[in-house]
Amino acid sequence: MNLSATEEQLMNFIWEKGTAFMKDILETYPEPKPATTTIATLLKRLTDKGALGFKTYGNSREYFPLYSKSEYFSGKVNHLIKNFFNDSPSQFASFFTKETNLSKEQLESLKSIIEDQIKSKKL
Amino acid sequence: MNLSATEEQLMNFIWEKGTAFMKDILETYPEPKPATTTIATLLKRLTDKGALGFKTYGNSREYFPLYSKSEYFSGKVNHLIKNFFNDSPSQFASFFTKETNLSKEQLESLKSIIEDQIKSKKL
DNA sequence: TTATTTATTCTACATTTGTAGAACAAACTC
DNA sequence: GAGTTTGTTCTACAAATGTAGAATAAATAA
Repeated sequence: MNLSATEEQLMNFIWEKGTAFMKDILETYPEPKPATTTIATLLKRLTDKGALGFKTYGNSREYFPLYSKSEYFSGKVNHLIKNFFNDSPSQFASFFTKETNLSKEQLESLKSIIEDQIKSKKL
Repeated sequence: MNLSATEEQLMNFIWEKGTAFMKDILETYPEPKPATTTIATLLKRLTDKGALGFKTYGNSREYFPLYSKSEYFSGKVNHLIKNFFNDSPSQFASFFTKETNLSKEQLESLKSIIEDQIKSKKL
């Protein structure tokens, strides 16, 4: 469940797209594109560590995630809060809203998301 | 400005404490404690990469951070949002409030933090 | 059906990360 | 002042990471 920086980037593309072939992946990289074998290595490592599965079609494979982006980032954010924000989600939230320089509109929309969450807790 | 996992942990201690000597650092690690030289290596690497400074006292040094915890995590969170949450802080916030399982009280307190931020934007 | 393209595996190698021994010097203990 | 402790530098080494060549096999284009 732990990904390196380049693996994370590759996973993100597959998470967004749902499934992907080598071909699709290569397309997303800007020039100078990495060697095909570089991507192949990453895909193999991700498969070995249980992050990706695949379905074979002829000489190529359709890769798909074995866990979701939410599951992954949930772990990451929780780790962050636990280890660096005193195990306090509110402390983190407060830090976050200050540091990300949200516009008034974004803050308003965030406020209503939170109001919804509060409502759903009441049920 | 980029720290590895163990470096991050060490920095966090120094951020919390303000400044620290080797001695203080070693104390924080649970048994089995790492070798002194292990910590020394980390301190040297952090010094080399501009994360720590120090003041010499006899044979030892008082280390201090050259940038704050906020600065560091601000970078991290912004990177996270930019690369994995579609450059949308609200998207991230929404994800965050759902995934961290905040209590009603925490949500209420978060709401008031946001209301304060909204107010301060109005000025 | 032969040449070309595409995807995969295997091997390789430099860099970064995690961990620590050897050697040494300053400081503290008797 | 000799022995022990503490902190540093230098060296080392395994594992993880980023990157890719060589070889090969399947698919495709001419």
